[in-house]
Amino acid sequence: MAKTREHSQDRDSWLAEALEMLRERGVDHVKVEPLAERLGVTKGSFYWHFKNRQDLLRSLPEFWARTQTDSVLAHVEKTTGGPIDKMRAILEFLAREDPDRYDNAMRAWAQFDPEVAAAVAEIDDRRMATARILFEEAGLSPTDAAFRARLWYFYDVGEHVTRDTPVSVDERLARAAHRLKLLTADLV
Amino acid sequence: MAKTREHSQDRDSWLAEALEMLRERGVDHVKVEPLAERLGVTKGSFYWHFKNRQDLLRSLPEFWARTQTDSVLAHVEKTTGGPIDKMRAILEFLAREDPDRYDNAMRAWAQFDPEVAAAVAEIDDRRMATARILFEEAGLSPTDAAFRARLWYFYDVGEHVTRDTPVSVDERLARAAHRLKLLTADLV
DNA sequence: CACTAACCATACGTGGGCGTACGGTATTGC
DNA sequence: GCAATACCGTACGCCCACGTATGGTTAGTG
Repeated sequence: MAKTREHSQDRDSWLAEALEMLRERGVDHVKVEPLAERLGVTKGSFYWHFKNRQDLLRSLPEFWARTQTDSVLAHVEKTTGGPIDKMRAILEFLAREDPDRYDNAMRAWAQFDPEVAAAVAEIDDRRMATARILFEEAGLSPTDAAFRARLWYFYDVGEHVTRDTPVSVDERLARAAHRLKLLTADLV
Repeated sequence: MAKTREHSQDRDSWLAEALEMLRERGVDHVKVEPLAERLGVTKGSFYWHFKNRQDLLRSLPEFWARTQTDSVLAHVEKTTGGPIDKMRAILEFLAREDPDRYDNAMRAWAQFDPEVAAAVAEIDDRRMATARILFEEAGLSPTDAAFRARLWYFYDVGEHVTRDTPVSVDERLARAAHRLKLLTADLV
């Protein structure tokens, strides 16, 4: 059986290692030689798969979106019930998830690179859009739903971005319940 | 007149330039030789005022807190009225302020340095504490006030950290009013 | 069995940034 | 007026990482 891999797997393994390095130490530490050492190969491999370091960095946001985005959004699709039920499902999913994701690293990077900022902003918009739709389904006007979605989503961002000490799952679940109650108190 | 400067002004000018560089390009770009070029001096000056690069970096959070913290908190002190009036005062102050502060850069840095994370967390705690006290004064229980303060503050963080395209002052003021109304609707 | 393509190793030149050694100047205390 | 101190310039050696050149190895193909 001939393996017809259009996208080489090894290119992705470089990207995955780069994303990991990005999370651990930031953009300016995703350098090709340290990465090569981690992967147990040499630079020769890298410069086969990539034109140069810039090529790697410019491919990272797409890789991040491709591998990290669909988890939550796909989870919303297959939950049943009304909008508030779906919100609860999202919150509980996020509360149980590993909080140490790549979002923070991407935001940190986006601070200093407009292209990355655009990529992250697109993800933010997509996530807020789903929240906005749910609030509209729950009866809010488009304007109110849009703002409520911002308040909803920014809490997530704040939780992640200000976290220096880890928090237990139970605590996160309690906060999620509190948040849901407060943000949907006036809705059906 | 003998100038008895306990803290040399030139050390602060290095720190200020470092903070500026931190905001523009991130930690890994605050390097002594580029900084020296910006200041119009040479490394000789730097290694007089600082032991090494680490010394500079470890002094930065304190400098940031010293020069950036007291603006808002001092502003709250001298506003009169009830707790909700004070909240409104804070929101309008922040809405009018230059949104391009150093907070984002510090958060980005804090991602990869525990000491910096601790410094930023302390500032976060101080800001949330003032909000918590105001909510308590407005009649909430300690627990509810604490969570409400989180929701309050995280909106700020989200606004700053997700901003890639600038927003007008009027828009920010409108959002501030909306936020105040939503977060104090059930209070006196 | 030769030929090719995919993939990786090795070796090299280059540049930027760190830290040190040391020398120069200017201001201030005695 | 002289010496000490504060402050800055210059020059050097070092390391790390980039990118290139080139050669080696393996798997598939005719």
